[in-house]
Amino acid sequence: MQDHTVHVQCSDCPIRHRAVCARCESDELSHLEQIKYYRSFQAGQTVIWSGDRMEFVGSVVTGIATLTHTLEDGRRQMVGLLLPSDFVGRPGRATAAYDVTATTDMVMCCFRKKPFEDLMATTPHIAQRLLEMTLDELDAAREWMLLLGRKTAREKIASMITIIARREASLRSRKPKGMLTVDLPLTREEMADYLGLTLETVSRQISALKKDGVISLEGNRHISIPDLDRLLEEAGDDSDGGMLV
Amino acid sequence: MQDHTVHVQCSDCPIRHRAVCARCESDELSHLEQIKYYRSFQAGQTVIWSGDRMEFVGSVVTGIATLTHTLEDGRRQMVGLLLPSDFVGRPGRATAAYDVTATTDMVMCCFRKKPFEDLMATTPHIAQRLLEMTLDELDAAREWMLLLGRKTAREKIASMITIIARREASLRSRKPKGMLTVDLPLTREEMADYLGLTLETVSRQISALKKDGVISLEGNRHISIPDLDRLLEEAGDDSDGGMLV
DNA sequence: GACGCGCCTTGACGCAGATCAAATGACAGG
DNA sequence: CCTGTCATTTGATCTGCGTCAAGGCGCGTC
Repeated sequence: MQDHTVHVQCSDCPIRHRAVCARCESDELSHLEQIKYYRSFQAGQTVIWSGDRMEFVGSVVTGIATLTHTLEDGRRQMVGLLLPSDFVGRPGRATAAYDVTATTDMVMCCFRKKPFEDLMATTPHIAQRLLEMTLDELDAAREWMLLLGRKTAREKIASMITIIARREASLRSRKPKGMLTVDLPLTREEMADYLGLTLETVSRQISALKKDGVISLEGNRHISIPDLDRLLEEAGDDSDGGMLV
Repeated sequence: MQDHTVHVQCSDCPIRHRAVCARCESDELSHLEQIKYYRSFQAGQTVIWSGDRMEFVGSVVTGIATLTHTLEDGRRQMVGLLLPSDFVGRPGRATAAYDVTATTDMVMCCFRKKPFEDLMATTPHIAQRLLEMTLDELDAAREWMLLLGRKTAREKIASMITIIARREASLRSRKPKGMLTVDLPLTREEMADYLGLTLETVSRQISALKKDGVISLEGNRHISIPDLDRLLEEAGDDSDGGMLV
C-alpha cells in the first residue's frame, strides 16, 4: 500500500500525491519534475520548527506527520494530522507557523518555494487545486474545533476513531472486507494532544469503550469496530460521519 | 467607517471587500459587476442553515456574521467569526457545512455560485486571492484550536480580546490614539460559543480580569486595555499576538 | 411608574477530567 | 535471563469549570 520509495515517479501517485498529480496529467509535468525533490524523515524527527524559515512546500508521500502548537509551559495542541497526499507549507509565507513532526518514518516530495510560487503564478490549475485542498482542510479544522470545544472525553475518542477510519479509508482504493478495523498511527500522548486531553484520560476512555463493547483492541494500536453505527452514536455527531461506508 | 450601503460600488471597498476588489483592479470588473448583488440581514437573522443548498458565495461588506456548528442536544460551537471583507461560501460544494448567522445588521455582496465558479476558472487571479484568504483562515482556525484545546478560561477570555482587537485594528486604516479600546461585537453567550465555555464562566472571567486591572469596562461591551503586554501575558501565547501594535 | 424581557452577574454545589503516583507489559541490548 | 526504557494502564485525589438558581440592570412599552 504505502510502498513508495524515495525514487518514486510522479506518475506513480495518482491519489497520494495530489499537488504533483494535478500537474502529472498535463503537458507541463517536466517543469515540476525539474524542481521537485524527495526528503526522508525518521519517526520522531522534526521536519521544521515553528518560526523557522520555510524554504519549501511539498506533500507527504508515505508515512504520517503532525502539525502542533506548543505553549511556553509545554502545553501542546495538535492542529493538523498529515496523511499521504496532504500538502505542507504555505505559498506566500516565509516562516512556519507550527512545528511539523514525522510521527512515523516518512517521505515527502518537496519543491523549493520560489520556483513553486513562480509555477503557480503561470499555471492556474495549481492554485485551483490547492484552494480545493485548503478548503477541505479548513472544513476539517472546523469540525475539529467543535470536537475540542464541546465534546466530552468519550465523544472525543469515538470521534477520533471515526475520523481516522474515514481518512484511512479514503486512502485505500478497495472497500474494507469483513469487520472494519483501524490502525491508530499515534501514541496515547499524541492522541491526547490531538484531542485536548491528557494521556491518562485517553487511556481510560479507550478502556471504557472497549469494556462497553463499542470497540475491541488487538495490541495497543489496532482497533476493530463491530458496529459502526454504535460508534458514530458515541461520537455525538449530528452528521453521518462523512459517509464512512 | 462601516457606512457602505446596499448600493456601494465595488471600487469603494479596497480593503473591506477583497474578493471583489481583486477584480476591481483589472479590466474584467464588468464581469463581476454583472453577476454581483447585495443582500441585507437583520441582527439575529440566519443567512443559511447547515445542510441547505448554497446558491451563492460572497463577502461581508458591513456588520458581523458567525459560523456555528450545532449538535443535536443543543451544544453549539462557533467555528468562524466573519468581519467585513471576509469571504463566505465554498466554490465547488453544493451545501453549507455550518449555520451562518448575522449577529449585527449586516450587508453581504453576493455572487451566484455558478457564474462565480465560471469566472474563477477563467480568471486565475481570483483563485490565487481566495487561496491566500483561505490559508489565512486556516491559520486562524488552528490558533483557535490551540485556544479551545489547551487554554484555561481566563486565558481564553484574554486571547479573545486580543484576537478581536487585532482584527478590528486591521480593518481600521488609522492607528489607535490614546488607550487601546475594543468593542466586543458578541453577547456573553456568543463569546461562550466562541470559546467553548458557558456564559457564566465568560462573565466570571471578564469580572476577574476587570478586578485584577487587566481590562476595564464601560458598559457590557466596551473594553479598554491599559496595558497590552499584561493582557498578552494573560492570554498565555508564546507569540506576540500577531503584532497588534 | 410599573411591568416585562433580554442580557448579565453572582453564589452554591457537583462532577468530568486533570494531576499525582504506582504498577504492568513489551521489547531491545547485554 | 536480567535489566533498562518506554508506552500504557489503573488508582486515588484534587480542582476548574459546568450546572442550577437567584437576582440586578437597562430599556422599551403600556
